[in-house]
Amino acid sequence: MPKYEEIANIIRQRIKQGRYPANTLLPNQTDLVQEFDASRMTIKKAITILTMEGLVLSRRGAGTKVLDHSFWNKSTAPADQYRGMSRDLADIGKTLSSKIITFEVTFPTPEIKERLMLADQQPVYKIIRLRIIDGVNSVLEHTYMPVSLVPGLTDDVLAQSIYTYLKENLHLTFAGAFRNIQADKADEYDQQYLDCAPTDPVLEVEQVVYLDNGQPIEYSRSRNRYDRRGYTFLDVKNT
Amino acid sequence: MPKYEEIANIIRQRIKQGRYPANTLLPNQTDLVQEFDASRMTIKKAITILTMEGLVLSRRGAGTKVLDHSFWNKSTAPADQYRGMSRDLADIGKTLSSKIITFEVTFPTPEIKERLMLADQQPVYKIIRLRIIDGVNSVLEHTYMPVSLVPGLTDDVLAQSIYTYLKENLHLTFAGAFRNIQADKADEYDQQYLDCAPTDPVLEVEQVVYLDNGQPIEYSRSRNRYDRRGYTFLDVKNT
DNA sequence: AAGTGGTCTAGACCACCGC
DNA sequence: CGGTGGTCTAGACCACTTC
Repeated sequence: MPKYEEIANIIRQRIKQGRYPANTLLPNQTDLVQEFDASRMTIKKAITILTMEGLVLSRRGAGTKVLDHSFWNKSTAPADQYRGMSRDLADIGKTLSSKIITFEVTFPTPEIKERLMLADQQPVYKIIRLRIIDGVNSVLEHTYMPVSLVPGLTDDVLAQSIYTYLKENLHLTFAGAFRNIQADKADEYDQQYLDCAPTDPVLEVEQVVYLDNGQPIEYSRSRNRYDRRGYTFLDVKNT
Repeated sequence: MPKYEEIANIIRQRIKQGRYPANTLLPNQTDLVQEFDASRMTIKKAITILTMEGLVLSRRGAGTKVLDHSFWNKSTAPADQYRGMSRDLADIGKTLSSKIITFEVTFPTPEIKERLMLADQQPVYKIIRLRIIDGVNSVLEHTYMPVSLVPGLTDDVLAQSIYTYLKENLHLTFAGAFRNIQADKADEYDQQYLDCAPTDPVLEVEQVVYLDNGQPIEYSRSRNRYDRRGYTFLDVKNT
């Protein structure tokens, strides 16, 4: 782990423990340079990480202020494809279980082939999972993954966390994801599995997840019961 | 403008012009160091910007690849509170007009007071605007802003772009925004102004926008007709 | 083994905020 | 005005991919 990440972790911990209280200033960067025996560029990089997380805010000439983020900390956990839904939910004390509706190998439609950047004739997994949060049917996930990239996928893996398997067993790392969020009417599938009325809205999160070599590994549509899941995130400017 | 931003702009332009075609490698960093007469740290910072925009992908040992992002370029423009909706839409050739439904000064509810981090007795603007995209009623915006931070707000400003006014007339700069997205049923207000049926879903984007000193300047709920607007963005890992 | 990007340094200059 | 963070450099070492 790079030095700037370690430093960021230490400072983050101090903020959460209250050693650096909200609405006070962090020690200035030259002091941090001394404490951590690092160059100022490295300290700056650590602070940039915390800035991106919404924990602090730096202003030229005025220091780096610890922000009070308690108000949005209470609400929904931010969705994060790199950790998997189960860990996100565990953070806020909720439990997740899964029910496999469909698990098969098929050939992709032209649309899915394009999104996964596949050559002809490459098979994909088609997976439909019902995600049950605290005992309530909440999300219906339609997922497509190239078979060639994900060997050895089994029911057991699907019942737990796919992403844990990708990371820990296949040692894959991710570059990022492209997402589109929209509202939709509940279709018959949603009504059947999410226990919702024909007039209930659904929040659909469509995403393509990329490996660190640029190859898409997943195309999915997650249909969320409107009263069970929202999508929460921070959009920080610049660096 | 910092040097690394200028370099990023030049490289971005070359990518868009096809001088660095998709799926080829960028010149390596030491070559770029020579061309732009900069240090490697500066070149790296420029490339990081492009990485965050999803234009390129760097891998240790393998170079920096130009990505083919044409497939999501065609879809909805990513929402960006810093430019304002009018410019986002102009990018993809759509027109925006606004109709003011409500414009008044009032005292905030406890919830809004908390989100805007206001002391007691501070008045806020309450603004409701209907946003009309290509002639179709598409978004109903409920916006609250502290009066003290936004002097001189008028009907004329509201009819155009609030954010242009904040930036160019009041010279305010922004730190970022916190957002929550969810689906909801159309309420009577939505039905009246968005011309939608009682059974139509609505996509609600709730946001708090912060100034660069950490003070919230806007709390808003944007209710989007489900068939008119989605929310699209890139989530890139790390630096 | 050669070439690539990732990290890190020690020091410098500057823009900005607040007293 | 002093103190702060933002930028930039020249060079170094290392981890990784590719051949």
